[in-house]
Amino acid sequence: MSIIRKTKPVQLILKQFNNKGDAISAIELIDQFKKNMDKTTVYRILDRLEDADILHSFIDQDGLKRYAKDDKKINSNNDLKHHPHFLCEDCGISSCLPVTISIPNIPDYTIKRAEHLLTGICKDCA
Amino acid sequence: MSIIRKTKPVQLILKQFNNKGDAISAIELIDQFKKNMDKTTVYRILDRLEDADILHSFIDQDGLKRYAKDDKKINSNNDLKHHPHFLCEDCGISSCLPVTISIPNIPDYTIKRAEHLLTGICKDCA
DNA sequence: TAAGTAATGCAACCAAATCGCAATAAATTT
DNA sequence: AAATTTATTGCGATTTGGTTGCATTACTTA
Repeated sequence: MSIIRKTKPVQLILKQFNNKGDAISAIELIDQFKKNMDKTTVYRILDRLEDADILHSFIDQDGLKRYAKDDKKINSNNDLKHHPHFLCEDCGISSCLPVTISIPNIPDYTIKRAEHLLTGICKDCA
Repeated sequence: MSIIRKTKPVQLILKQFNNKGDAISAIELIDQFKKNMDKTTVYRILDRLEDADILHSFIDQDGLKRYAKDDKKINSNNDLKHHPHFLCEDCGISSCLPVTISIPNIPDYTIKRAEHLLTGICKDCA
């Protein structure tokens, strides 16, 4: 694994994830930073940050990959408990919910990863 | 809601879903039936079958929409219990798992839909 | 079997994402 | 601090999954 260089584009994107705790898609970042960097750069930075476990990603209801800061504390116990991602139908905001979901044990299947995507209305839009 | 006509393309696709209980993506069907029908036809048939609640869909780890026969019995109780979809890393097969997952109640959020995607190794590949 | 309308095929189009490659800029070494 | 190494960037071209408009075809039902 290679070191991630602290280039200007990388810093800009990292700052973005520190500011808002929500999950951000590549296109949102591309749009936001169209003055500052190329779209390929955005994609590649996100890839690297995910590789380095600084971000984690999930696929939202539209099939778009969304990234968020990896808080780490969630995957700590090796038990199959995971936190769901939430996507508001109304305002489109998405976030990591601070609850855990347990998966029943399923015979004959080895579960390595789990993604839970909840869709509905967030508190601000209710 | 309009009636779905039993055209040859529709029958071919329906047979496919009856044969394998797995979740199939549009590209798989397009490839399989490239001699028999146009890709737009595949997309439109899938749309219609989903509208008619004959199929249901979810987005897989690659952002691809996958369709499966709607067994109906699962969503019956209006309670927030859902069944997860499983995707095998090895053979790529995907299926609906016959277990239910409960979602803890989350204050201030109205959950309308939930998608659970489990990734791992299926029994045949173990 | 004729009329009405749903469904198909085709070509053009679109958006998200990827690739190759030359140019640039961090980090390291001397 | 300059030189070297190597990660990173920008740009253009390309790929891929999916959509749209429209003329044509083929179910259905009366």
